[in-house]
Amino acid sequence: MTHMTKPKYHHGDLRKSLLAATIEMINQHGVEQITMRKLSEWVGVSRTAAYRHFSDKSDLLTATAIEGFKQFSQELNQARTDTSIDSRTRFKNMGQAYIQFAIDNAAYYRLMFSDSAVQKNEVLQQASESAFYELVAMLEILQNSQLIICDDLKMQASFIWSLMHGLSSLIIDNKLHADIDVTQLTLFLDEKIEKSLSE
Amino acid sequence: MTHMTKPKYHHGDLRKSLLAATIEMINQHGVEQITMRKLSEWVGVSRTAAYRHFSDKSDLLTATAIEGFKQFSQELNQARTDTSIDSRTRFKNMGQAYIQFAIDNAAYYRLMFSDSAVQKNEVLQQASESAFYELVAMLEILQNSQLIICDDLKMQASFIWSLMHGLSSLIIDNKLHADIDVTQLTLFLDEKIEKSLSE
DNA sequence: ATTATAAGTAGACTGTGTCAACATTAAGTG
DNA sequence: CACTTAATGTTGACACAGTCTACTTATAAT
Repeated sequence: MTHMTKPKYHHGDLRKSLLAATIEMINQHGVEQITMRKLSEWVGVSRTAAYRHFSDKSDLLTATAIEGFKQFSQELNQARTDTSIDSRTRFKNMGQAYIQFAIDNAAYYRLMFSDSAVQKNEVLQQASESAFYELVAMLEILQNSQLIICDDLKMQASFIWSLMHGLSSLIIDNKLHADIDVTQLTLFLDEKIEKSLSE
Repeated sequence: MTHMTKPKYHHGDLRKSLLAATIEMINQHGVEQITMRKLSEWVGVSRTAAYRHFSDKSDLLTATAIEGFKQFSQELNQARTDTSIDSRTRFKNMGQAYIQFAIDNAAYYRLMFSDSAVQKNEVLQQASESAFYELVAMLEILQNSQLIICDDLKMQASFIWSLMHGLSSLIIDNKLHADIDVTQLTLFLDEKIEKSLSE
């Protein structure tokens, strides 16, 4: 007789599975296609099982957004801390990583930066700020190596953050002018940032 | 006997009323609170009446977004074409008008720039681009007065557009670092733009 | 005046979030 | 280890939403 893992009453780690399924489904079909029932079915559990782990749908989405910021921070961190590369290049790579993450995870990225789909949440706030701090940390490195000079790092970081978030959002939401070549624009913005840092 | 306008079977201009109600409700409670049924009730009409004017909910939201870009363009245009003011100041005022619109109409602004709540639509694309062209036109004015020099206006405009959209989005979605003072940041960005134009 | 068409209504169906009551299992305690 | 308890999962039920169909009423066109 073949060995069949009989369906267990308890799932094992339903919370984690639900988060994974949400990310999968969100990137595949967008956040508005997500339903608690489809999610449960996907994971192989009854329609209300999720409510043992999340108080409601928006709680689940909030947790997903937090998870998103963790992954996002990690990508940025990876680009920032690859010491085999000089720091100026790492900085550029961070920009590249930012855009790439947004493009590869458009719906996910939207959820992370949305305010309406998600609950006010201290942890989310922190997760978002820790992504931001990756940028601040990078600027600190550049400043310590005297590659840039600026008196207010957070301000400078907010400038770059705004620019990156704006660009990414316009790209994934298809709001750039049709004539604009994205690659070219990215290079153009790189220059702008470069210049804004060198004085 | 008091003059009472008896409820007419035909509404008059239901399409326009529905759009107005949508804008009202969206700004009051956010786009996810919008339902066809509440909207109909608000306007005083039966629950399926809207379907004589919009093929479905997403069609209504698309039309609302288009209306939003019209209003938005108009605000920008107004700032741009007030000839009692020198052009450099008008340029700054446009920036101010941009942010202000986003803040005053947060949910509306989100809908306009969202891609998922809305249908692929040529008219929407045009409406969005005509807002963008307000900025391009402003840059043209500055260039013609030799107040700025740049070889690719659309590129330059896309830079500013990204920055403004990023900033606005971060503000209304509450994703700026807590320490950051918005007014101060706005001024900081103004300087950055200024500098990026003067060479 | 008659007819065709646009605009609005009511009923019904499917899908959805989520509560309450119940079932099963794992964890903790003597 | 037996027993209790808390954690986890299930089913049924309800209210609300989008929207199709068939029907009604008013307006426009001939």
